[in-house]
Amino acid sequence: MRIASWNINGVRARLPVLLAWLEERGPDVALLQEIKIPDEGFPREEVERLGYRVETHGQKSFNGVAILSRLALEDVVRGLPDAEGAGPDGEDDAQARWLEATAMGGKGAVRLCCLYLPNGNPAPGPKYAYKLRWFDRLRARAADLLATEEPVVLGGDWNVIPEPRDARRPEAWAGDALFLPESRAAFRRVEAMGFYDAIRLRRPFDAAGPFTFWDYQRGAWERDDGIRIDHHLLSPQAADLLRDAWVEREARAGEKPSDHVPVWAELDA
DNA sequence: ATGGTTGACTTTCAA
Repeated sequence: MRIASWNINGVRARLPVLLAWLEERGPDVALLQEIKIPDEGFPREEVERLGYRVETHGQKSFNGVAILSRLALEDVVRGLPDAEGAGPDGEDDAQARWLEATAMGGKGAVRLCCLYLPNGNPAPGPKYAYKLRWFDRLRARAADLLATEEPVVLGGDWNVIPEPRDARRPEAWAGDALFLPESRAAFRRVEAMGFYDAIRLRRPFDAAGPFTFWDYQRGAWERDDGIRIDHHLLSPQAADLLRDAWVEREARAGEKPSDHVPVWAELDA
């Protein structure tokens, strides 16, 4: 099962690029973030025409996640299933950032969680507090999934630069919500639970990169001034099945690219 | 220090 995760920065703006990518690369499953559209606006028919099932958890203008799959999907859950999501202020429910489904592979099922973690800037402030609180909620859900002892993939835009080697210029990110010590610690806590960063399983000793995001500004791509913030975190049972993990860097060089590129994990499932 | 770019959607926010 080849699983790609990609922050497409707007499905409407990216539709020609997305459709061409699905045809050429043909992932079994695509976890998409920042679709920036309500469920009813998603270009479902164009994607289904290419042989993909479509599950979305969208909202108007911002955020929004989707799972596209050539494999059967079961047990779809929209939003983090927890108490705060149903809280009185409704704030957390209003942001569409989490979508789960089980993909039925030829050799076995994989629980897929497509996530778009809050950016958190400016930090400190209410947006950063929301990021850390959302991390707490993610960990609570991840603990329940871990207890199932099934293969689980937490894939998406984590908005965390885990280590200095995950940025071309780590010093430039020192005060940023993506690289603050609390953000990195929250990410490590998910790893400490027993989830494995797929890229680091395959490339444990790389001194720099691979990067998954280059800002549109300041010629970041031309200077390869990137960061790695899109990750597949694998439960132990998913890690046992890992065949390969890589970053599709060349997607940043095409016409009208997203500022993120797809990250891939191939499981023997 | 500033500014630079893109998307959604209108005058401005989010990233």
